[in-house]
Amino acid sequence: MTETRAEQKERTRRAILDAALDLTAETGLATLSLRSVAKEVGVVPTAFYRHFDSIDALGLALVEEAFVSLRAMLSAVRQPEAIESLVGIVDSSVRIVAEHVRAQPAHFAFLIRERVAGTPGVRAAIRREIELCEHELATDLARLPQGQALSTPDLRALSGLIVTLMVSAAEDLLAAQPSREAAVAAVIRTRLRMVLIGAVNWRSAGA
Amino acid sequence: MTETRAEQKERTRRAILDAALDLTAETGLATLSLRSVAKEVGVVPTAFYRHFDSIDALGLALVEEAFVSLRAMLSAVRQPEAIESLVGIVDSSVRIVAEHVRAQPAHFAFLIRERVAGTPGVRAAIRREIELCEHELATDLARLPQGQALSTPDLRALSGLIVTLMVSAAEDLLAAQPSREAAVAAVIRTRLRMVLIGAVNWRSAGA
DNA sequence: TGTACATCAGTGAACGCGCGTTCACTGATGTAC
DNA sequence: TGTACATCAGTGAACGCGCGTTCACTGATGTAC
Repeated sequence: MTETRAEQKERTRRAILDAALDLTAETGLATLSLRSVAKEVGVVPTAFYRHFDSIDALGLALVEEAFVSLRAMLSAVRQPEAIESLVGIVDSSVRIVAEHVRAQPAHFAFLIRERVAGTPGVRAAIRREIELCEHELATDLARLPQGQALSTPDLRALSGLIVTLMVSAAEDLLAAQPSREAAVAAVIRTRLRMVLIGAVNWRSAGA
Repeated sequence: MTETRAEQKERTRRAILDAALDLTAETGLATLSLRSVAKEVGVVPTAFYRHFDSIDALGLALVEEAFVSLRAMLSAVRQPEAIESLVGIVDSSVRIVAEHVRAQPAHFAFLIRERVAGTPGVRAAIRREIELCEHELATDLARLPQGQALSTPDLRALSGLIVTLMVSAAEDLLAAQPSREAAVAAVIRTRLRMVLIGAVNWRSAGA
């Protein structure tokens, strides 16, 4: 055993975070108890306080971890190489979302659930992050040739619509059995294409 | 006092349902406790059992009550008189949704929250009901002249998209300050119009 | 390398609290005559 | 209308349980010399 004390401590911290994410998947962050986490990890309840100040602090740590996965996905979707044609954008975006959701299902399930079920603080943090996604998407859309025809409020309406659609897409992918995943992805692509066809045929008032 | 015993009992039952809906708004059905409901109503905890078998039975009763509001809204949206032109459909639908959400905010907030945060049974019941909405919408769309051009799977994709959009619309309306409600409704109308423009310009494969 | 001391992750007992549920009860309302 | 009895919504005491948090502790790991 060459593990240092610091490494051992970090391992327990990780085990606490993983156990919490696991337990949270069943009934939500609101019903997560310190004692159930400790039991799952295999330590005595009081050991928890060596790693987190309170159960709320653990919740915030989970939020931050989930955000890392969310930002990684967003950044992958925004890679410029993906933006060639509208059809290309749709296909690559849906593929990337599906891949990230499959890679970190617990993180995305956590965000989707706690966005509506979390404490006010957690809810607000997740909504802020999703709004950030909408804003960045609006910026990207404004740069596209097709985006020029849309007024700023219409661009915001569109980016909000697309983000809503992708959140529900993540939800559908999480709920789908593995064998149905391709079919679910196809439905999502259809929806996203319909929205984009609506957007390119859109005439903003006064434009 | 001319109130019969049965009327008095019904009053308490209503008070329990109202208190539960109220308390649930803050932290969700999962953390609702029998004792907090009894305290809010002003009866002793054990009196609860004169009205419901368990706290789960109360949860199901709340789900059923919220469904009544949801079905009333859906039925209002589907009134044939509203279906004249596409723009007319959008405007009247958004207006009707806004009115119903404003009339029963607690019911719609409950459904939106418990759809993802509820126990598996509650979640499944709400998802089933929303799927029913999607199915009925798909039927309505198929009857429209513009609906003829879409294949059955594409019609389903579209109706799911519209329902998702309207659920998020209800969410936005609930979160909006009263003074911002008209602006939020305008954004929703834009989104719904974009989707419908996308749908009427859609060419189903093989169609 | 060996020793003496410091650090600190994890332990275990204890606390007060709110929980759901049980049970025997009370007393106002309702009913049969 | 008056009386005797039945019903049953709500009471109050009690239970065992899991909760978050406190505190003094143990003993392995780490460090200074």
